[in-house]
Amino acid sequence: MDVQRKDVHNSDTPVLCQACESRHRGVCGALNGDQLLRLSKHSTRRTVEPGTELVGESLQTTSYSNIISGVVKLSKMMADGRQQIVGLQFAPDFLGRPFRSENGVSAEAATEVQVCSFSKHLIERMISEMPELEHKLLEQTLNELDEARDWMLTLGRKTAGEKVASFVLLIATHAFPDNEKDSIEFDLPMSRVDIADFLGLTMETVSRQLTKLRKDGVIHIVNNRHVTVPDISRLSDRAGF
Amino acid sequence: MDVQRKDVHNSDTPVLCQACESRHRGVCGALNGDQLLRLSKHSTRRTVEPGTELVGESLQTTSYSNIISGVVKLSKMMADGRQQIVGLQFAPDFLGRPFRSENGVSAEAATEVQVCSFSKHLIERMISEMPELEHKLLEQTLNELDEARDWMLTLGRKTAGEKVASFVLLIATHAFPDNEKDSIEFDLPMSRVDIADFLGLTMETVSRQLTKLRKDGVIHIVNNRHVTVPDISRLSDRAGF
DNA sequence: CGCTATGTTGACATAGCTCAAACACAGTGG
DNA sequence: CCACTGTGTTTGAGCTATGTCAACATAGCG
Repeated sequence: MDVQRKDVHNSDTPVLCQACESRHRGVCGALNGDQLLRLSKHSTRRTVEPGTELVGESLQTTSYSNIISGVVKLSKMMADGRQQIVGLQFAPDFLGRPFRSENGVSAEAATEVQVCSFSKHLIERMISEMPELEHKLLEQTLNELDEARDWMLTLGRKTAGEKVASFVLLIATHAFPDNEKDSIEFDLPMSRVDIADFLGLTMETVSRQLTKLRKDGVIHIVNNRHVTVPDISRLSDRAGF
Repeated sequence: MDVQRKDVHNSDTPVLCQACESRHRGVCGALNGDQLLRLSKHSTRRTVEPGTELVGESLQTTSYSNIISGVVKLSKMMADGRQQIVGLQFAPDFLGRPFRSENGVSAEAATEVQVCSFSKHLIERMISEMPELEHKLLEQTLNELDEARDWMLTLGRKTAGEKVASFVLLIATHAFPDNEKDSIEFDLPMSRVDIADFLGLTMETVSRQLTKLRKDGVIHIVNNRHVTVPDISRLSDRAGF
């Protein structure tokens, strides 16, 4: 567990939070120095390997987390093993289903992930005391809902080619939210199987569509995971926009 | 526009709200008599025909609504006309995307719908003043997110047969949330084309799967729209649970 | 009672799935 | 240093669920 310290003045930012993205863009942005301190006293920061389960589908959870870095995949599974990834979360997203013990999805680290976790109780009390915190949470939830609905269009109505292009585009824009250049370079945060589970396809179809994008010069596949996109707008066209 | 009246005592429930489901289960449940009165002074209630567009996909909206009765479908469309219904809303759901002028989906009455609308400004001010209201909104948004993710599993991983069964089950459980009996009877709130757009299928496939369910005795189709389900658990099995 | 909407059914086409084999590469031990 | 194994990925050859297109049936409505 991390050590917390505070400065001479009571209300300064705890060291743990100083370099944290959530401090500004995440839910913690709603907190002042004292509140941050209170929360950080009961926070633990940890780094987990890809594949680590952070939240179980029907498991009771007693803690929530902020994602500090890395990518978390949220997925659902059917009794016979069919799986669907229903969302990806990036820093500085809040992880967990407030006001309900079961969350209905399981959360697994897709890449190496750093999280900052705190007790469910504490957060829920702070939420009830601090409207700004609840407001931040509502904003994030609304954004996730928008994203979920965008993805429903992808799942229900796009072709395999459009789906794969949409996925690459999603990662590209999330990796570099405010990219100015046309060209861009990044790592795909997950395996072909995961991509298939996100797109409602099979691994083989994903692979074929990726090589199609490569052969058509829309992307370069450097190293299975590593990809460059010379012209985002061409990719965007392929995604069905 | 409806007439507002108040009783002798200032803080009684406005007549407009007295018989309203949202008063209790919806967002208005967070309001006391005075607050309700303030809101209801700027509310209008109206009934619209099936097919009426309530919110445009990229249209700026200046009002929010509560659904009093009926079913509203939320949909997205691609440039070439492909359409996906991304959610259904029932009474007493809140309709509209807070904190953003564009909402990214269009909302259309599936059945005859009664809504109670109020100005965006007023609601947003009331939200900022009243944490309970925001809390209600957060709870509804979280529920919608859960439902959206359930549906993503349906869209991405279920077969046509399972999709259609899932849809019938969804309507059955929403029409009678606390049904005790095995058997149940109701109207489908939308056409085959709409069902197809909700399930990511074609009209023809929906039709075929419905007749399959009928021939297998899982449902009875009385009148195209009107359906009876003799044994919910059999339907549930077909939906992939 | 006929007209138009909407829904059903059939015959055929095809996108994406399945199964199987080859490949690529990183790590491991000899 | 090189074979050996394991994991992930690509590619190929059929197969099947679902889409497409077109004819027909039915329901609702003037």
